[in-house]
Amino acid sequence: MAEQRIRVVLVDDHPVVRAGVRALVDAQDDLDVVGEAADSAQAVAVVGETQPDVLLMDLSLGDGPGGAETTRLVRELPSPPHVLVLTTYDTEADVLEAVDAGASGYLLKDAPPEELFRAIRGTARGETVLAPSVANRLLQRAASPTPKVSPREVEILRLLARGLGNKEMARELLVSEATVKSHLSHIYTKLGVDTRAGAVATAIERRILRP
Amino acid sequence: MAEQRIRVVLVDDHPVVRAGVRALVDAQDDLDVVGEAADSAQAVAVVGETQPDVLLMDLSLGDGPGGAETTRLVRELPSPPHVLVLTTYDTEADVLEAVDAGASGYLLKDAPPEELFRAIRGTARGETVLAPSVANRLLQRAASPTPKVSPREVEILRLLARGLGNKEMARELLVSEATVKSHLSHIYTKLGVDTRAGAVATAIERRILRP
DNA sequence: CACCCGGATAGCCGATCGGATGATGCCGGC
DNA sequence: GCCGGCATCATCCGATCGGCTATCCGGGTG
Repeated sequence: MAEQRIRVVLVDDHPVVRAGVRALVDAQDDLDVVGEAADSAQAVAVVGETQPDVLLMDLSLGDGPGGAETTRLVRELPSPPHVLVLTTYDTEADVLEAVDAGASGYLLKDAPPEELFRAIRGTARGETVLAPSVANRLLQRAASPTPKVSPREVEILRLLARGLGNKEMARELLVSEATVKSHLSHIYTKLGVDTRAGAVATAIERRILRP
Repeated sequence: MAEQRIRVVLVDDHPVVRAGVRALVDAQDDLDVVGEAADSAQAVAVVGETQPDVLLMDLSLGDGPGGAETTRLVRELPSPPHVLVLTTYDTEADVLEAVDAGASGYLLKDAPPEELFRAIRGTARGETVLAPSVANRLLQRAASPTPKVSPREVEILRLLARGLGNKEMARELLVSEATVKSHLSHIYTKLGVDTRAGAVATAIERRILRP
């Protein structure tokens, strides 16, 4: 044969998904699933043991560290595998976090198997592989840069979603009401809204807040 | 052998998940995957052709009708299969909608394979199978009944999430501002909040609004 | 050393919200 | 036929919000 077979490790907390990817990938002549992991710690261990070429990573891994954090950990290992994110959502925040953590590719789980195979092969060669919808999102946001909300502003948003008034937030955060209002003004500007309700909706949509 | 093998059809828009469930289920002696469908229309067609005992149903099927609606359609067929919902989320609204549509069971995708097999066998026998977390939720909500928001109130919530003021909503809905305020008051009462921001957050959490 | 940014603070003021109260019409179930 | 829920509208009023302007401080960055 022409090449070495590509060694793949799966990281996903859903047994069903692991079985599915394994069944599909193992049926390919040039691809080998050499390990599976259900959480972050297992992932690091399995990668160390099996030295795969590509790591297929789900972003939501249940309770512990998420896929992005796990990607970061794995990429810090000696001779790390390329990480191909395979997940359900293409939220801008998720994509950016994953890429920032060192992922080489981002695919969605509703991708047809053929696309998955192509992506694995590409990732193994060190290419960057993005799902079309993901690529679109990145371009969109590149044009209009994402306003980063500060940690303090996120705290405000959390209280906001709980329906607190400015006075109550001020008490909760041990600051003055004026400060809360100031933060809110900044949040409105950054999120492109001008009401509290709009801010909450946008924050949840942008995954700044979790429902 | 003792019994007829149980005929299973999979409905899921993710090829990966279908492959996974198929791999797992087909490996069981007494279970047979006799068909797959990626959307609602396919599901109805495949069920008609294959006459399965159990339908494994994902709730989110991409663009068209969702899993709940599909369940309803399938259950209206002659000699319909029992429907076992296999999905990622255990939101109260999702569970209730599915059960209301005629589902006999509700399992989460992170369930271990053994539990999935048991659930399929139970569902085939006509039993009701609920994931533990789902059962918990149902009990919780049974104690404190869910207030139903009316269609009109949902419209208000949608506009609210877009950050509109009462005056703007009134214009949008072709009613008076007083009416909007009235609706809002009812919404607050039903959702147990007293601010617009809180209403939006609660509505999204309760899946009344989609992010 | 300037400069900017995040965070905190203050006061002002018009617009808006939220609660209370009350009324009308329509529809569907008992 | 009555009652309840939904949808509509109205008025009043105090509380709150959102925009504006301006100041202060500490930590980076050039």
